[in-house]
Formats: sequence, structure tokens, C-alpha cells
Amino acid sequence: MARPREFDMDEATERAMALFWSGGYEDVSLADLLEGMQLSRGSLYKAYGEKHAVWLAALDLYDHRVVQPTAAALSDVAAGSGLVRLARFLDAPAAAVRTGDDRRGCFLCNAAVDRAASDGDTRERVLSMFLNIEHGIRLALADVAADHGWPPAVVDKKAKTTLAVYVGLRVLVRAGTALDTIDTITAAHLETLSEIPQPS
Amino acid sequence: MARPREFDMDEATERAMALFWSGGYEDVSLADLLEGMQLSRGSLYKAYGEKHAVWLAALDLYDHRVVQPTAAALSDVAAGSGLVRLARFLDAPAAAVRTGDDRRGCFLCNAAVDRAASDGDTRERVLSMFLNIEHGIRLALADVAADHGWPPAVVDKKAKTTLAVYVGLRVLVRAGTALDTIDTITAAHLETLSEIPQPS
DNA sequence: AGGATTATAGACCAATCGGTTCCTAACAGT
DNA sequence: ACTGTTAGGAACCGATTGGTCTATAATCCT
Repeated sequence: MARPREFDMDEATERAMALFWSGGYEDVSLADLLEGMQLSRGSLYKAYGEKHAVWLAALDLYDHRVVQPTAAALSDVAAGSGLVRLARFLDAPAAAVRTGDDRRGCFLCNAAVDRAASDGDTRERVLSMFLNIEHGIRLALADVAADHGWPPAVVDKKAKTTLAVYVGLRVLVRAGTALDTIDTITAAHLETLSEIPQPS
Repeated sequence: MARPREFDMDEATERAMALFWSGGYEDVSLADLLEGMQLSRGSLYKAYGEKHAVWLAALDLYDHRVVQPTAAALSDVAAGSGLVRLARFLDAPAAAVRTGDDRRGCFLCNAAVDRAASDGDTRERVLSMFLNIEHGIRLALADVAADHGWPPAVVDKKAKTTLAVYVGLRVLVRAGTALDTIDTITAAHLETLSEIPQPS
């Protein structure tokens, strides 16, 4: 290593993440990226190689900064009861709107729609992140299950459905759905999670 | 009207819809559009005016061809019991994969993520279509509610949550989620719809 | 101090973008 | 048959796209 890098690559990637989060992949041009990341063309290409690599770095950073902490919070028994942890998780989409008027949705969900279909690298990461979240949900639900004596199959069903509701909420928020609708869905699903499944 | 149009505009729009459905708005270039719609540049611009108008026409066609029939099927008492209609509706995401390996998801949901945030014309249409689907779900649920004596608030909560699950399913499908996971979510949510809500 | 190495900045690139223009072809109305 | 009007096709447009290259500056190592 001769001349050291003058910018913090993590900071730059974080800025790229913000850009890609709001717009999609194609919406953000290289010029947007250079301005937003406060980098010159040469620096960006030396550091990342190509636009696609910046995108993947941003996705990986989202994993590290958002997805993994979210999954960890869901799994953390010290953070409250299973139901409390699930409530916090499910309220995140509404909370983003409520506290910050943030309607960007979830970068992971956006990427799933935007790029996962056409880009294998993105798909791989998206599926892995979804699985991580599902795993966190499952652990939180396991706590609830212990109180009710639910069989593992019930936990599995509820965990996967909760993931779907979460994704749906994030997309509906991005689409501009009214906050009270988002709140209603959040509360309603949380209720079904605490209910005892009925034998049919 | 002097010289009549040589192509069927509805067919052309349908081809545009297919293109935009698979890729996003930005992913589909004008060249892609011309080839896919089998039109020359002159014809396209005479008929639509600009790329954005083709996109909106495609969205509107999706509304006509998919969303409205879906909402109508949910509302149609002759099509089966409320629960049967809901089951058909909720199974659509899984059925697309099962019968046609179709992982494009739902054009409406894709558009919600892709363009609704940045384009008001798209957002307006997306929100309206979501409301139409929610309305159809509500009507189907009203049938179920009648059998159980649910209050309107319960129907509302379940209708909105069902919309969220539907959107989540479509996105998960597009992301490449395994079919059995999709099936599990579909079945699980359907179960909660038929359950009697428990007083807490 | 000096040579090797690497970051930065900006000029530069072909290709592609969405869109316009213009000319000709084809029809409607009289 | 003639005229007015519109569709179709292709040439053409400037702007922007992602990406490369070169010259210079800054640092490390000996």
C-alpha cells in the first residue's frame, strides 16, 4: 500500500445505500452516485470497479447495518418477551412513517422487486437476508410458543406469514398507503400471533 | 381520421405490459419497447406520445385485465363461498409459480416499489388498485363474517392484513422464495381468516 | 532521499438513451 | 379524382449512460 485512500469507504458505501434505497438501481446514475458519495470517478472505479459492485456493497452494508441487527433484536431474549420483540419488529414500517415521514420502505424489499429477478448476485443476497429475518422471527415466536404449547409446525407457519406481512407492509408504505391502514395491519397481525390456533 | 392505424393498440399495450412486468420501467428501453411491441418509432410516438405514457397505459391495462377481474371474482357470490373466493385469490401467487413457473410477481406490486415513490401518476393508480383489491377482499370476508357474526372492525382488519399478505407473497415469489414456503404462507393465512377472533 | 506503488481528478470514449423531424404511404370525405 | 389528414418508417438529434485512460499527487518502504 502506497498512497492511502482519502475517503472512508464505509461512509461512501453508506451514502450509496441511501441513494439506491430511495431510487432503484437504474434510477441512480453514476453521476448521482459520484455526487452523493462525494467521490471522483477515478476514486470510485479504483475502489469498487463498477456500478454493479457499488450496488452489491450497498446491499451488503444494509445486511450488516439493518438486517442483522433486526434479526438479532428479534432473537435477543434480554430485549423483552417474544411478543414484545415481534411487536417492535412489526411496528418498524409504521414507525418509519410516524417518526420520520420515511416512505422509502425497506431496501431489501425494494431490491427484491427491482433486481432480484434479473440479477443473480442480488437474488442470492436477498434470499439470504429474508431467511435471516425469518429465522429471527422464528426465535421470537418460539418464546411465545413455549407459553402456549404450540407445535413447531405452527411456529413455522406463523414465522413465514409474519415475514410476508412485514414485506407487504414495507411495500404498502412505499406506495403511499395511509398510516392508519399500516397501523391497523400491524396491530391485526400481532393479534393473530398471540392467538391460540384453533383446531379445525 | 384519415389513414387508419395498422396495429391493434390494445395488443401493443399488452406487449408493453409484458415487458414492463418482467423488467421495471428503467430496465425496459425504448428499443426494447419497439421490438417487443412490434412498432416503429413513429407509430409509437404518434400513438402514445412518450415512454411514460406507454408505461401508464400498461398499468391501466393491468388494472382492466387483472386487477378488476380479480376484485370482481372476490366479490362474486356465484363464484363460491367467501372463504373459497379468498382461497383462490390468495393461491394466485403460488399458482403462477406452480403452473407456469411465473416469478414475475404482480405488476401492480412491482410498480409500487419501482415507480410509485417517484412518480405521482403511478402512485395514484397503484393506490387506487390496492384499494380496489382491498374492497374485493372485504366483500368476500363479509360473507365469512356473516357466518361467524364478526363485527365490521374485524372484517376491516382482516381485509387489510390479507392485502398485505398478498403483496408480501408476490414480492417473495419475485425474489425467488421456494414454492413450499409460498404455499405454507398461503395456507396459514387462510386458516387465520376462518378462525374466530379471540377476545383478549 | 529516492524509487515503487497507489489514489485522485478530469479529460475522454463509444454506446445508448428518449425524443424529434421529415418524407412517404394510405386512407376518408367530397 | 382530388384534397386533407393521419400513420409509418427511418434518418437524425443532443444528452446522458457506464466505463477507461492518463497525468499528477501522495504516501510507504528501503
